[in-house]
Amino acid sequence: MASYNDDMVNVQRTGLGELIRQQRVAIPLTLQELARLSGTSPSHLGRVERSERFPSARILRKIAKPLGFEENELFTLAGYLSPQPSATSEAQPSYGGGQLDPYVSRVLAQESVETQRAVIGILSILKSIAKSTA
Amino acid sequence: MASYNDDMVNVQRTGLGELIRQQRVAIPLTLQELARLSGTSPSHLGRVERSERFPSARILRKIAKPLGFEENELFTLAGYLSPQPSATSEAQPSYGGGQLDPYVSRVLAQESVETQRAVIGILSILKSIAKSTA
DNA sequence: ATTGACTTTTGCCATTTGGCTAGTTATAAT
DNA sequence: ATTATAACTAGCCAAATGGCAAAAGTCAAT
Repeated sequence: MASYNDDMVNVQRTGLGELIRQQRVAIPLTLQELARLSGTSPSHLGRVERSERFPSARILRKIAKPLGFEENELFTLAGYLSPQPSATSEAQPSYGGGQLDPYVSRVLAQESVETQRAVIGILSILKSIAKSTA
Repeated sequence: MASYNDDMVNVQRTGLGELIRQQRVAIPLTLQELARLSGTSPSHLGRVERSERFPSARILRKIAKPLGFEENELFTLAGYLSPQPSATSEAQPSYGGGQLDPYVSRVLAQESVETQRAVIGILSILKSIAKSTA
Protein backbone atom coordinates (compact mmCIF):
# COMPACT_ATOMS: atom_id res chain seq x y z
CA MET A 1 0.00 0.00 0.00
CA ALA A 2 1.03 3.50 -0.43
CA SER A 3 2.94 4.81 2.46
CA TYR A 4 2.46 8.41 3.17
CA ASN A 5 5.57 9.54 1.46
CA ASP A 6 4.01 7.93 -1.48
CA ASP A 7 3.77 11.02 -3.56
CA MET A 8 2.62 13.46 -1.00
CA VAL A 9 4.61 16.44 -0.15
CA ASN A 10 5.44 15.09 3.23
CA VAL A 11 6.39 17.87 5.35
CA GLN A 12 5.44 15.65 8.20
CA ARG A 13 8.15 13.12 7.85
CA THR A 14 10.35 15.94 8.81
CA GLY A 15 8.32 17.25 11.62
CA LEU A 16 4.55 17.32 11.66
CA GLY A 17 4.56 15.37 14.89
CA GLU A 18 7.10 17.65 16.42
CA LEU A 19 5.15 20.66 15.39
CA ILE A 20 2.04 19.29 16.99
CA ARG A 21 3.86 18.53 20.19
CA GLN A 22 5.46 21.95 20.29
CA GLN A 23 2.12 23.55 19.88
CA ARG A 24 0.49 21.35 22.47
CA VAL A 25 3.07 21.92 25.17
CA ALA A 26 3.21 25.58 24.33
CA ILE A 27 -0.45 25.99 25.06
CA PRO A 28 0.04 24.01 27.39
CA LEU A 29 -1.97 20.83 27.27
CA THR A 30 -1.33 17.26 28.30
CA LEU A 31 -1.95 14.43 25.90
CA GLN A 32 -5.10 13.44 27.69
CA GLU A 33 -6.42 16.92 27.77
CA LEU A 34 -5.90 17.28 24.08
CA ALA A 35 -7.38 13.87 23.56
CA ARG A 36 -10.42 14.80 25.53
CA LEU A 37 -10.82 18.12 23.81
CA SER A 38 -10.54 16.53 20.43
CA GLY A 39 -12.37 13.31 21.08
CA THR A 40 -9.40 11.09 20.39
CA SER A 41 -7.08 8.95 22.47
CA PRO A 42 -3.92 10.06 24.24
CA SER A 43 -1.99 7.02 23.16
CA HIS A 44 -2.63 7.67 19.53
CA LEU A 45 -1.81 11.32 19.81
CA GLY A 46 1.41 10.42 21.54
CA ARG A 47 2.38 8.18 18.69
CA VAL A 48 1.46 10.81 16.20
CA GLU A 49 3.62 13.33 17.95
CA ARG A 50 6.65 11.12 17.86
CA SER A 51 5.87 10.19 14.29
CA GLU A 52 5.13 6.54 14.89
CA ARG A 53 1.75 6.95 13.34
CA PHE A 54 0.60 9.34 10.73
CA PRO A 55 -2.61 11.14 11.56
CA SER A 56 -5.56 10.73 9.26
CA ALA A 57 -7.46 13.72 8.04
CA ARG A 58 -10.14 12.93 10.56
CA ILE A 59 -7.72 13.20 13.44
CA LEU A 60 -6.10 16.31 12.09
CA ARG A 61 -9.44 17.94 11.81
CA LYS A 62 -10.27 17.09 15.37
CA ILE A 63 -7.11 18.40 16.91
CA ALA A 64 -6.81 21.51 14.79
CA LYS A 65 -8.98 23.82 16.80
CA PRO A 66 -7.85 22.75 20.27
CA LEU A 67 -4.32 23.42 19.12
CA GLY A 68 -5.22 26.76 17.66
CA PHE A 69 -4.48 25.71 14.13
CA GLU A 70 -6.44 26.48 11.08
CA GLU A 71 -7.66 23.23 9.56
CA ASN A 72 -6.07 24.25 6.32
CA GLU A 73 -2.71 24.70 7.91
CA LEU A 74 -2.53 21.24 9.33
CA PHE A 75 -3.82 19.66 6.18
CA THR A 76 -1.24 21.44 4.18
CA LEU A 77 1.55 20.56 6.53
CA ALA A 78 0.46 16.97 6.41
CA GLY A 79 0.54 17.01 2.65
CA TYR A 80 -3.17 16.41 2.38
CA LEU A 81 -3.66 19.74 0.77
CA SER A 82 -1.23 21.26 -1.66
CA PRO A 83 0.41 24.43 -0.49
CA GLN A 84 -2.19 27.14 -0.44
CA PRO A 85 -2.69 28.06 -4.08
CA SER A 86 -2.27 31.75 -3.76
CA ALA A 87 -4.09 33.00 -0.79
CA THR A 88 -2.54 32.54 2.59
CA SER A 89 0.56 31.83 0.63
CA GLU A 90 2.85 34.20 2.35
CA ALA A 91 0.85 34.86 5.39
CA GLN A 92 1.09 38.35 6.64
CA PRO A 93 2.85 41.24 5.04
CA SER A 94 6.13 39.44 5.18
CA TYR A 95 8.14 42.06 6.87
CA GLY A 96 11.34 43.67 5.77
CA GLY A 97 14.65 41.90 6.07
CA GLY A 98 14.10 38.25 6.81
CA GLN A 99 10.90 36.47 7.26
CA LEU A 100 8.95 35.57 10.25
CA ASP A 101 8.48 31.89 10.80
CA PRO A 102 4.76 31.14 10.58
CA TYR A 103 4.80 28.97 13.63
CA VAL A 104 6.52 31.65 15.64
CA SER A 105 4.11 34.17 14.34
CA ARG A 106 1.14 32.14 15.33
CA VAL A 107 2.35 31.44 18.81
CA LEU A 108 3.27 35.01 19.51
CA ALA A 109 0.06 36.34 18.12
CA GLN A 110 -1.76 34.59 20.89
CA GLU A 111 -0.04 36.72 23.45
CA SER A 112 -1.01 40.16 24.44
CA VAL A 113 0.84 42.97 22.75
CA GLU A 114 2.57 43.79 26.02
CA THR A 115 3.88 40.31 26.26
CA GLN A 116 4.96 40.39 22.65
CA ARG A 117 6.92 43.55 23.30
CA ALA A 118 8.35 42.20 26.50
CA VAL A 119 9.61 39.25 24.53
CA ILE A 120 11.55 41.30 22.07
CA GLY A 121 12.73 43.45 24.94
CA ILE A 122 14.24 40.37 26.51
CA LEU A 123 15.70 39.41 23.19
CA SER A 124 17.47 42.70 22.84
CA ILE A 125 18.86 42.40 26.35
CA LEU A 126 20.17 38.94 25.60
CA LYS A 127 21.74 40.18 22.44
CA SER A 128 23.52 43.01 24.17
CA ILE A 129 24.81 40.61 26.81
CA ALA A 130 26.04 38.24 24.15
CA LYS A 131 27.74 41.10 22.42
CA SER A 132 29.49 42.43 25.51
CA THR A 133 30.84 39.03 26.46
CA ALA A 134 32.11 38.31 23.01
CA MET B 1 -13.09 2.54 15.86
CA ALA B 2 -14.72 5.62 14.66
CA SER B 3 -16.62 5.14 11.50
CA TYR B 4 -16.76 8.07 9.25
CA ASN B 5 -20.11 9.23 10.29
CA ASP B 6 -18.48 9.50 13.61
CA ASP B 7 -18.89 13.17 14.05
CA MET B 8 -18.04 14.33 10.63
CA VAL B 9 -20.48 16.20 8.62
CA ASN B 10 -20.94 13.35 6.27
CA VAL B 11 -22.24 14.70 3.13
CA GLN B 12 -20.77 11.63 1.58
CA ARG B 13 -23.07 9.14 3.14
CA THR B 14 -25.67 10.78 1.07
CA GLY B 15 -23.76 10.99 -2.08
CA LEU B 16 -20.04 11.70 -2.27
CA GLY B 17 -19.56 8.52 -4.26
CA GLU B 18 -22.40 9.36 -6.55
CA LEU B 19 -21.07 12.82 -7.05
CA ILE B 20 -17.70 11.47 -8.03
CA ARG B 21 -19.22 9.04 -10.45
CA GLN B 22 -21.39 11.69 -12.00
CA GLN B 23 -18.43 13.91 -12.50
CA ARG B 24 -16.31 11.12 -13.90
CA VAL B 25 -18.82 9.95 -16.47
CA ALA B 26 -19.64 13.51 -17.36
CA ILE B 27 -16.06 14.18 -18.35
CA PRO B 28 -16.08 11.34 -19.54
CA LEU B 29 -13.57 8.96 -18.06
CA THR B 30 -13.52 5.27 -17.32
CA LEU B 31 -12.55 3.98 -13.94
CA GLN B 32 -9.21 2.83 -15.20
CA GLU B 33 -8.49 6.08 -16.91
CA LEU B 34 -9.22 7.97 -13.76
CA ALA B 35 -7.20 5.46 -11.82
CA ARG B 36 -4.26 5.93 -14.12
CA LEU B 37 -4.54 9.69 -14.09
CA SER B 38 -4.68 9.75 -10.35
CA GLY B 39 -2.30 6.97 -9.56
CA THR B 40 -4.85 4.80 -7.84
CA SER B 41 -6.67 1.59 -8.64
CA PRO B 42 -9.90 1.20 -10.56
CA SER B 43 -11.31 -1.32 -8.18
CA HIS B 44 -10.95 0.97 -5.27
CA LEU B 45 -12.38 3.92 -7.10
CA GLY B 46 -15.30 1.79 -8.10
CA ARG B 47 -15.99 0.91 -4.52
CA VAL B 48 -15.66 4.51 -3.52
CA GLU B 49 -18.17 5.54 -6.13
CA ARG B 50 -20.74 3.11 -4.92
CA SER B 51 -19.95 4.02 -1.33
CA GLU B 52 -18.59 0.69 -0.27
CA ARG B 53 -15.39 2.34 0.79
CA PHE B 54 -14.81 5.82 2.00
CA PRO B 55 -11.94 7.61 0.31
CA SER B 56 -9.07 8.77 2.44
CA ALA B 57 -7.80 12.29 2.12
CA ARG B 58 -4.89 10.96 0.11
CA ILE B 59 -7.20 9.47 -2.50
CA LEU B 60 -9.40 12.52 -2.62
CA ARG B 61 -6.40 14.67 -3.22
CA LYS B 62 -5.28 12.48 -6.06
CA ILE B 63 -8.55 12.38 -7.91
CA ALA B 64 -9.46 16.01 -7.38
CA LYS B 65 -7.67 17.51 -10.33
CA PRO B 66 -8.43 14.81 -12.89
CA LEU B 67 -12.06 15.31 -12.02
CA GLY B 68 -11.79 19.05 -12.21
CA PHE B 69 -12.52 19.60 -8.56
CA GLU B 70 -10.83 21.94 -6.20
CA GLU B 71 -9.17 19.97 -3.48
CA ASN B 72 -11.07 22.04 -0.99
CA GLU B 73 -14.37 21.13 -2.51
CA LEU B 74 -13.88 17.44 -2.22
CA PHE B 75 -12.48 17.69 1.25
CA THR B 76 -15.41 19.70 2.35
CA LEU B 77 -17.89 17.39 0.75
CA ALA B 78 -16.20 14.48 2.41
CA GLY B 79 -16.46 16.19 5.74
CA TYR B 80 -12.71 16.41 6.12
CA LEU B 81 -12.87 20.14 6.08
CA SER B 82 -15.60 22.13 7.71
CA PRO B 83 -17.76 24.06 5.31
CA GLN B 84 -15.76 26.89 3.91
CA PRO B 85 -16.03 29.53 6.60
CA SER B 86 -16.60 32.33 4.19
CA ALA B 87 -14.56 31.27 1.26
CA THR B 88 -10.99 30.55 2.15
CA SER B 89 -10.86 34.22 1.46
CA GLU B 90 -10.11 35.36 4.94
CA ALA B 91 -7.10 33.18 4.54
CA GLN B 92 -4.17 34.60 6.41
CA PRO B 93 -4.53 35.95 9.88
CA SER B 94 -5.83 32.78 11.38
CA TYR B 95 -4.28 33.26 14.75
CA GLY B 96 -6.87 32.58 17.31
CA GLY B 97 -5.93 35.01 20.00
CA GLY B 98 -5.04 38.39 18.73
CA GLN B 99 -2.78 39.90 16.24
CA LEU B 100 0.88 40.15 15.94
CA ASP B 101 2.12 43.62 16.63
CA PRO B 102 3.73 44.95 13.46
CA TYR B 103 6.71 46.35 15.29
CA VAL B 104 7.33 43.06 17.05
CA SER B 105 6.95 41.23 13.82
CA ARG B 106 9.43 43.47 12.07
CA VAL B 107 12.05 43.15 14.77
CA LEU B 108 11.74 39.40 15.02
CA ALA B 109 11.80 38.91 11.31
CA GLN B 110 15.36 40.18 11.30
CA GLU B 111 16.48 37.26 13.39
CA SER B 112 17.23 33.79 12.18
CA VAL B 113 14.48 31.26 12.45
CA GLU B 114 16.43 29.47 15.16
CA THR B 115 16.55 32.60 17.19
CA GLN B 116 12.89 33.20 16.59
CA ARG B 117 12.07 29.77 17.85
CA ALA B 118 14.40 30.09 20.77
CA VAL B 119 12.57 33.22 21.71
CA ILE B 120 9.21 31.60 21.88
CA GLY B 121 10.81 28.68 23.63
CA ILE B 122 11.96 31.04 26.34
CA LEU B 123 8.53 32.55 26.42
CA SER B 124 6.92 29.21 27.05
CA ILE B 125 9.39 28.52 29.85
CA LEU B 126 8.58 31.81 31.46
CA LYS B 127 4.91 31.10 31.15
CA SER B 128 5.22 27.74 32.81
CA ILE B 129 7.21 29.31 35.63
CA ALA B 130 4.59 31.96 36.05
CA LYS B 131 1.90 29.38 36.10
CA SER B 132 3.60 27.20 38.69
CA THR B 133 4.26 30.10 41.02
CA ALA B 134 0.76 31.38 40.72
C1' DA C 1 13.45 6.41 50.22
C1' DT C 2 8.50 6.05 49.33
C1' DT C 3 4.14 6.85 48.30
C1' DG C 4 0.94 9.04 45.28
C1' DA C 5 -0.86 11.48 41.47
C1' DC C 6 -0.05 12.54 36.74
C1' DT C 7 1.75 12.05 32.13
C1' DT C 8 3.56 9.43 28.47
C1' DT C 9 4.61 5.08 26.17
C1' DT C 10 3.81 0.15 24.84
C1' DG C 11 1.19 -4.14 23.69
C1' DC C 12 -2.41 -5.69 21.56
C1' DC C 13 -6.21 -5.89 18.44
C1' DA C 14 -10.49 -4.53 15.79
C1' DT C 15 -11.50 -1.93 11.77
C1' DT C 16 -10.35 0.31 7.31
C1' DT C 17 -8.12 1.37 3.44
C1' DG C 18 -6.64 0.32 -1.01
C1' DG C 19 -4.13 -2.54 -4.51
C1' DC C 20 -3.84 -6.84 -7.31
C1' DT C 21 -5.96 -10.43 -9.69
C1' DA C 22 -9.79 -12.77 -11.18
C1' DG C 23 -14.43 -12.89 -12.43
C1' DT C 24 -18.81 -10.65 -14.58
C1' DT C 25 -21.32 -7.81 -17.08
C1' DA C 26 -22.09 -4.66 -20.92
C1' DT C 27 -21.00 -3.08 -25.90
C1' DA C 28 -19.75 -3.95 -30.42
C1' DA C 29 -18.58 -6.16 -34.66
C1' DT C 30 -18.69 -9.81 -37.57
C1' DA D 1 -25.61 -15.84 -32.06
C1' DT D 2 -20.72 -15.53 -30.96
C1' DT D 3 -16.69 -13.89 -30.14
C1' DA D 4 -13.86 -9.72 -28.94
C1' DT D 5 -13.13 -6.02 -26.19
C1' DA D 6 -13.68 -2.86 -22.90
C1' DA D 7 -15.74 -1.56 -18.32
C1' DC D 8 -16.98 -2.65 -13.90
C1' DT D 9 -17.20 -5.64 -9.61
C1' DA D 10 -15.78 -9.08 -6.08
C1' DG D 11 -12.40 -11.89 -3.45
C1' DC D 12 -8.59 -11.60 -1.15
C1' DC D 13 -4.82 -9.67 1.56
C1' DA D 14 -0.97 -6.48 3.19
C1' DA D 15 -0.53 -2.30 5.51
C1' DA D 16 -2.05 1.26 8.39
C1' DT D 17 -5.10 3.68 11.65
C1' DG D 18 -6.62 4.36 16.20
C1' DG D 19 -8.62 2.90 20.77
C1' DC D 20 -8.22 0.50 25.33
C1' DA D 21 -5.71 -1.20 29.05
C1' DA D 22 -1.65 -1.87 31.33
C1' DA D 23 3.26 -0.69 31.99
C1' DA D 24 6.78 2.76 32.46
C1' DG D 25 8.42 7.37 33.54
C1' DT D 26 8.20 12.01 36.29
C1' DC D 27 8.00 14.74 39.94
C1' DA D 28 6.40 16.77 44.21
C1' DA D 29 5.55 16.03 48.96
C1' DT D 30 6.16 13.50 52.88
